[in-house]
Amino acid sequence: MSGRLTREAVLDETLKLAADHGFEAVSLRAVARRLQVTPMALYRHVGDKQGLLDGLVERLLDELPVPDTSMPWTERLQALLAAMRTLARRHPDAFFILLRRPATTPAALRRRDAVYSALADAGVPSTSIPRAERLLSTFVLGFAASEAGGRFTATRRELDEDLVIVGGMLPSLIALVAAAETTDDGRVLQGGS
Amino acid sequence: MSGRLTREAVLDETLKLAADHGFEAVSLRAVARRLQVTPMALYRHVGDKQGLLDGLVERLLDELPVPDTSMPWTERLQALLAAMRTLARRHPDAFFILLRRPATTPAALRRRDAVYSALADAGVPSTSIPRAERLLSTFVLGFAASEAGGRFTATRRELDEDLVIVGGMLPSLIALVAAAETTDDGRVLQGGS
DNA sequence: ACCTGAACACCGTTCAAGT
DNA sequence: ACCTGAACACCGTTCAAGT
Repeated sequence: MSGRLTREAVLDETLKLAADHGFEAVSLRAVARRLQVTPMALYRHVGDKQGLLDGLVERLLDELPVPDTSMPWTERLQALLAAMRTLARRHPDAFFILLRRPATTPAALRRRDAVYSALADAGVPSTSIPRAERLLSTFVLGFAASEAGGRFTATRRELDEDLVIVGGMLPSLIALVAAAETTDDGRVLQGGS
Repeated sequence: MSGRLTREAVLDETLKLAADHGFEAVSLRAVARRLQVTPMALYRHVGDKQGLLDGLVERLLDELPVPDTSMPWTERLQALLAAMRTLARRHPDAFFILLRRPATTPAALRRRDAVYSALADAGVPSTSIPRAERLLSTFVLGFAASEAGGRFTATRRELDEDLVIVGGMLPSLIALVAAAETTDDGRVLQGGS
């Protein structure tokens, strides 16, 4: 509010702007206007436009509950999935940024580690865990982005059911990935067609 | 080139611009400049900015080979997957648009129908086909967008292997979706956590 | 019907300058 | 170290006018 500008203050105001007028209204100039500061003042604190968006997404991920490790692994994964979907509804465009950036920020890593530990508890061999997480997060991000972006023509009820079905399939899916991995002898087929 | 402006000429030039300077260089003004025309002249032919992008994506989808129905269904699905991935490499940003728009254009519908018929040949009951296609395309678009957008930290080789594994899992996956559907008695669980 | 000209209300970013 | 002012090179879109 008063005194010196900080990275925190910039991201707080960015979050408010996104909540008020949506993600697409986020611009360096608009944030600067709300802070009563010149656009160039922001560069020192968040870098450039991409830095501002990264900071915003990091804040949103921080709001996601990370399920307690005392819960069964299936419930933990389903809780993470539900949390992502809630986020997708409130901030649809956040997922398009997540699809463009590797999980390197603290909040993203915490979330990924939660998936890793759930997969370990599910009995996935450690060598298969990164692959299983990659395939899982690809589906989850793709689903959230599709729903938020308006790609699906199905009803909300059908989409809810999609996730219930996928949730129920999780143990089988994970077993399939683990099995494929151990079967694989190192030769990689090229999808030549 | 000469004579009157047409929708085709506008999209041709847009495609060239995207090929030369990338998707993010596509703007109404830039396309108009190349056509030696005022920006406003484009509105009559492609609508607004979103219309221009939709037209561009439609053109790109049209380039994708649609596998012959004489091939086994597994190969057809894998061919579609490989084609999408090739597109992802040449035009990474196209997928972020596909994630935002329902498949309503002719080229998109042709591609979706190819998946439908492959799933039918796979023995998926007709009531389950839309769901199976939805889940499959969610994964495929999510994977292509993740790879193109730079989300993955895995090597190209590991990602190739991911798709080989998923390709090999297809029959089991499809069986799982079909089974879940018939088991379901209509009650939808809410992921309440 | 189809295209132009001028204008409006924005963008991100650089660079030199102030304190 | 931190912020400002002015400028550069862009955007999408509307509206009235020309042919």
